[in-house]
Amino acid sequence: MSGPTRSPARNPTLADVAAAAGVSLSTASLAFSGNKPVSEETRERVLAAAGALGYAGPNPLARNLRRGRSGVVGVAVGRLSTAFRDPAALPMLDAVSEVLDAAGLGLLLMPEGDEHAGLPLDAVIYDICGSETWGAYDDLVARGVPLVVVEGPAWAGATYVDVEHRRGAAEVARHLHDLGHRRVATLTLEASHPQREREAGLRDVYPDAELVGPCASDLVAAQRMVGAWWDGGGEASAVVCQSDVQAAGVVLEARRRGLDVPGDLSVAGFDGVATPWLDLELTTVVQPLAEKGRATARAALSRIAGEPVDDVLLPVRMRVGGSTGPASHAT
Amino acid sequence: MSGPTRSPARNPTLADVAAAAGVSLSTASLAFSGNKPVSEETRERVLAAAGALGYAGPNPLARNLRRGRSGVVGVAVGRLSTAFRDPAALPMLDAVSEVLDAAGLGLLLMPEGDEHAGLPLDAVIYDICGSETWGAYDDLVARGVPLVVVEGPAWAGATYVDVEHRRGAAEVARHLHDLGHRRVATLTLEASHPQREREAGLRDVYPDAELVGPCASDLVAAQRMVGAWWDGGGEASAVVCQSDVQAAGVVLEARRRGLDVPGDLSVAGFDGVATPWLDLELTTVVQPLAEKGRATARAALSRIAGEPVDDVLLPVRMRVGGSTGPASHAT
DNA sequence: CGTTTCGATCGAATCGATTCGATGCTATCG
DNA sequence: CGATAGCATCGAATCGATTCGATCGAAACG
Repeated sequence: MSGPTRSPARNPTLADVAAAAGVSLSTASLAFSGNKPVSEETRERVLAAAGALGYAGPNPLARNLRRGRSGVVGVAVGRLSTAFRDPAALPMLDAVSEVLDAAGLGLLLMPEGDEHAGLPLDAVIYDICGSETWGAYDDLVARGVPLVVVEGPAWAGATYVDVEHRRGAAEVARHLHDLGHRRVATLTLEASHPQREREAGLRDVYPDAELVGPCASDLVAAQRMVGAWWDGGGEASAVVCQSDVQAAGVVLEARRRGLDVPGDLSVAGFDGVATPWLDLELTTVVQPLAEKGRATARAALSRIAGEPVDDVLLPVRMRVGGSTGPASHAT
Repeated sequence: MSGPTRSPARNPTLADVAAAAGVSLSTASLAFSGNKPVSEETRERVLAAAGALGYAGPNPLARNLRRGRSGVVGVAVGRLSTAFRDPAALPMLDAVSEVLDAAGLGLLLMPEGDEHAGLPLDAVIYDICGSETWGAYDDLVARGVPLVVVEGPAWAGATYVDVEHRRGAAEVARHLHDLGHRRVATLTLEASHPQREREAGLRDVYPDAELVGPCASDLVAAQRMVGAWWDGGGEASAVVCQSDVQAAGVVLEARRRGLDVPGDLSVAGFDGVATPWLDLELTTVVQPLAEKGRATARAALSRIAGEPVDDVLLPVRMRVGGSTGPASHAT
């Protein structure tokens, strides 16, 4: 026995395996990757040696450096608890994850605030509708990391996935107008691209729609906001919200005040998510959430592959539920 | 001008920057990392050269190979839409993310099913209470990737973070017993470590507690399950649930059938999450969700650092809300 | 029987940094 | 004034693979 060249503490490398199997480093690599034919006998010898040495396969870090890819796509969301509290975010992210998985890519969550510089990302998906500035943007551009923006601000070099916010909002507005509503108020989101588009859609029909106020897509926040508005003398026969969660909050607050929905008040939402704890199906604009996620992930994949990618605009569909009805003459 | 050595298409490397700045590769590296002192003048020359060449800083892939770290921690959750629909999951994951971010680590979501082999992970957090087998486990062990298991199955080599399920469940049971309840039924989760523990706690007080059935932590599923049980002649003065979402489902279904909570029926939950759409505060077992997340992330960090790590057992606290009351004589 | 082809294997270059040890140089000390 | 630090810089080794081009022997070809 000659003295061992390798410290036994160190993890075995492909070179160790190759040596143990009596083949060259390149052949051992081929035996694992299968990128070129290797005789059956050699492959078995290599795998046997690997097993004996406790070698678990090629080191991903080294592979990544060689390939120039990390196999990871970053997804910028807001603060996690905020981002995922919105039930509309889940089906979307779920679909993203599904498509990425199928392509063998991982999904890295990038909470707001952290710049995440120093992590090797093959592409980044920006899905924070709220914020329109982003510290990491310049760095990504400098590094040439493909960026896919979902319903977001216009940034140079990014691919866009968007939804027909304006058409959807206008359709709901028209529906309310057809029901005779003349005095309409709207609960908005923070200033953002979707908000601007939706408000434009609403004002296509109701140029004078009153503003209840900007509000997170949160049940309690919406309740408070509309409550305060009513307390302040606000009046409307219909309230148009920018999410179903907001709409549910308005319904709950209306009932708390003895108003019947839709008898005394019509309420419309946005997104088309399930609200099983509400005994009412909301009138809303149904977004193709899963398709949005898929389109987003596919765009990222194409950009990674270096293919040209078109921006995507997804259609919406109004769903008339039980939360809107004819305007009563009283209001 | 001598012919360029480098193809202009290629991204600049640190070597290019060093050459342009007229310093050695190692000095250029030091100028960026600051791991050793570099004269102010040299640093500026290097940074200027980097700017001129459009060099965005050291390639993370190369850095990672050198350090032997990827800077990414995997978090195994179930299917995303399922995992995050449970409101108890969010504060936990949020805290994990916060601690990892502070340490400069990224968080990679590992949905069930995908083995995610080939991704370089510095550690993995396993937070799927439902499933007790995991295809990726052997591979992680073989690679020596630290594993932190949250309320999960016992696996060799893993660090555990758990919660006093049994004590919490027993405390709720005792509370109900004190209120005079003698006929208690329980809605369970799928077979899992927390479920077994909690059921043991319940049976410490009510050995004969009746089983409504196993059920996902989902409002509608719980409603259906308990509804079917009542339809089948099930009777109880109190229903103990394994999550607040389940409990809310039971409350809703009870009311739908004209039962008053807590007048006719007491309902207890678990987790201690907010249910703002319920006009009732649930009696429940409050878990320190954020602390659970922090402890989990800290354990992962310590394991990555190679430090010895103790398992963690987190305390719970019963919160008596308006969903439980004295047993009525009728039932 | 000489030559071309093909499959298996190998050696060496490469991916893009970090870091150890050595070197030269200028202050500090006795 | 000579020895000793101490700082800035550099060259070379290293992390652990993948892959291009070359080599070699055997089979297929004219």
